[in-house]
Amino acid sequence: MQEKIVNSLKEHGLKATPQRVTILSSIDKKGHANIDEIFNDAKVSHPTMSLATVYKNVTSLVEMHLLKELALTNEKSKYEIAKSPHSHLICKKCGHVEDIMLSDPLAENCNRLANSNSFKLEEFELNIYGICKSCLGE
Amino acid sequence: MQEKIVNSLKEHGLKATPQRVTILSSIDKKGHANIDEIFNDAKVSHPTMSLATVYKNVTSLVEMHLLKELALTNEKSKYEIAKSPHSHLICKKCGHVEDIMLSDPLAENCNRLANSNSFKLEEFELNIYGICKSCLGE
DNA sequence: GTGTCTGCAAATTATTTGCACGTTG
DNA sequence: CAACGTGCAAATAATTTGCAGACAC
Repeated sequence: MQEKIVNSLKEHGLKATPQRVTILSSIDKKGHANIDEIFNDAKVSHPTMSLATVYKNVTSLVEMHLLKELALTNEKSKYEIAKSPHSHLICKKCGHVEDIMLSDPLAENCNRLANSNSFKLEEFELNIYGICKSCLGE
Repeated sequence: MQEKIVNSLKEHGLKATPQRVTILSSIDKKGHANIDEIFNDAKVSHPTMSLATVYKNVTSLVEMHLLKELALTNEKSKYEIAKSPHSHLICKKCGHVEDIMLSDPLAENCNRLANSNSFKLEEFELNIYGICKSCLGE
């Protein structure tokens, strides 16, 4: 698993330092995390990690398309491992973010929307805000 | 026009101060603006306006649902006058944000996505990133 | 008149930077 | 060993707060 991360870093032209591996595996485990969550998580396995290192690395990992930023209403951006397009269910109560697959018709719809406005679509994001299953159950 | 803004403020239980009217009409004219843009714009007609006042007011206007925050990837949040649901074309080159109507099938699609995940949808946002018409023409 | 709002300055929080040293490839 | 990355401390930027005076209603 670490192996995979190390390879991924190298493929993207970044050195595989323990700090980077820690950051990536933390995000991978959590699914989505903001800077503070990454930092606190990383400190457990790597106590000397500095916050500046987290900032610098998250920035370069985003630039190298290994991470993706998820800008959120009312809270700090979260980061996720870059993977195939999907959409998000964001719980307004607990803040949990859940990935969901989006349907082809929906993607098609977005393409049409962009086209009919002479806009060159590069990517789109669909974020659904509300209350998650587990918060509903309480 | 100012009249409308004044009424809107009062209806939402906020005092209609000149600062607030200025902030709202600036956003209304621009369509979408971030804190700095609002501040710089407001200073023209109201030179003594302080940045803290902009922050405080934008916060309360969002709380009172008169404004809506638009969280963006890679740039500061922009604010828009709250109005019926719509989606956004966001230009990665010039930063311009354009509102577009979303189709019923698309909204229906989102409802279904949420339902099938036992998620209580409150609202959703569809942001399309790419290059706008005018930047394409250059 | 009174409670809310403003402007200012100071406090806090968030992010970036410079640099000496350590590590990866 | 060369380039790149780290940790620390200091610098900047962004946002919030406290408070005294001003204004809306």
